[in-house]
Amino acid sequence: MTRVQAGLTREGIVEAALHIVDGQGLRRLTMRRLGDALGVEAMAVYHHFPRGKDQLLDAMIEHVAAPPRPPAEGDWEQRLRTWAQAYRVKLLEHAGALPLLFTRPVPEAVAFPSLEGRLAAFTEAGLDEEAILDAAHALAAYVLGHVILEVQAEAPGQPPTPPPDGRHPHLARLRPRETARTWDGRFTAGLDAVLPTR
Amino acid sequence: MTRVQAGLTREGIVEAALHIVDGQGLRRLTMRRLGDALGVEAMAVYHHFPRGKDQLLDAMIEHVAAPPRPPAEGDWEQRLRTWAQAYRVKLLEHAGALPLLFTRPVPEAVAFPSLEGRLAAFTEAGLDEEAILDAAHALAAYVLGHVILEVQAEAPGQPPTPPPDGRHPHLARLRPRETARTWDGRFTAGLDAVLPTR
DNA sequence: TGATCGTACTTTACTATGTAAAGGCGGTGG
DNA sequence: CCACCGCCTTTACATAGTAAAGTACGATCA
Repeated sequence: MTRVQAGLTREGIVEAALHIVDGQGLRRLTMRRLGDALGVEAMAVYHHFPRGKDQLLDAMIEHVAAPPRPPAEGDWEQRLRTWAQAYRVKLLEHAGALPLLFTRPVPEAVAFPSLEGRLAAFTEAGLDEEAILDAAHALAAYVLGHVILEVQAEAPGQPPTPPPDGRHPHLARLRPRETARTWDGRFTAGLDAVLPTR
Repeated sequence: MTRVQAGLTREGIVEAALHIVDGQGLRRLTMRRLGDALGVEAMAVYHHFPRGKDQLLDAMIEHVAAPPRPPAEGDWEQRLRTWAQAYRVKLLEHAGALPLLFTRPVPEAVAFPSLEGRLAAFTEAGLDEEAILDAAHALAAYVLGHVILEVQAEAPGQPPTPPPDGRHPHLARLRPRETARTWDGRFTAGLDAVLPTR
């Protein structure tokens, strides 16, 4: 039996793991399944992630939720809008892995380059120091929260709800418009509110 | 052996489960541990949640993430601020259960009374129909996203990061102010941005 | 060339977990 | 007194993470 070096790498393992999560959900990401996907025994992964599955999940969230850097071109508002849209898209690419966001923080070192760019943009907007920090926080929170709502809505398993009746007049009035609204439209409209007015 | 009726109820089971999650984390919520906490065998839970752990988790998120109803008193802005603060506090009470937010939506029927109240407030603010929906979405997203950030920051295990250096001048300048900012202060400041200007 | 050794994997084995299936026990209505 | 039902227990099994020890391959050095 010629034993071939499988040539595992941390990156390759993380990508295979994300592929499983995307296709079958976090629940079904197991060391054995991951090994199978890589053509290797489960325990082989421990050579690259000695702390086991926990460390693997750390690496996954770092890959999935690392905020991108804002573009260098454009005025501050355009750069922030582009950043927000890019981060939203990136997060949605691996929606199945996002529960990890509540479990483990993205390492600061990974977030810093992105944050620096956002702070620069808000500085250009002419805000004072406190306002810069608050605006950056509001924007990041909005993007993350939007993604929660979009993921929830896109997921299956929402039991059909009886249409809002007389006890919920506002809801009843607005419901058709609400179901017609795209997630993209909602996201952009929310950005208008969250970004400082010029 | 006198076998005593344990008198389990769905509510009691959910509360015991949340108690375990609060104290030991989602990972350590197991059917056996839950049984022990209730003075019962693991399988007893299945009588009340026939679909098993999955159904239990559904019930937990419904309990933890059901948005409160805005107060009836006060002007629209005050009601929305109070609502946002209350929801934030409620979510943080069971931060350990929040990863479930990405897995399962809060049933619409549970969210409707709260949403109705928020829509009423935004209507009072004088927005047109589309703007009402967008503002409600932005507010909800902001609260949820803020909670992600607050939970992440409050959790242990953030590896100590070298202070930002010359490559991150804005970060370096703003860092002291950032670490001094309270989460409450940040949250409130973000609300100012997200709520429509009168 | 052959001995030595570290790296990258495999084997084996153990404990924990979710849950199907079937069993038992006490109370209730006939 | 008996049959039934609601609530819980017992038993059993497939699957999970992972510790510990084993094995093969290539590089390094004598």
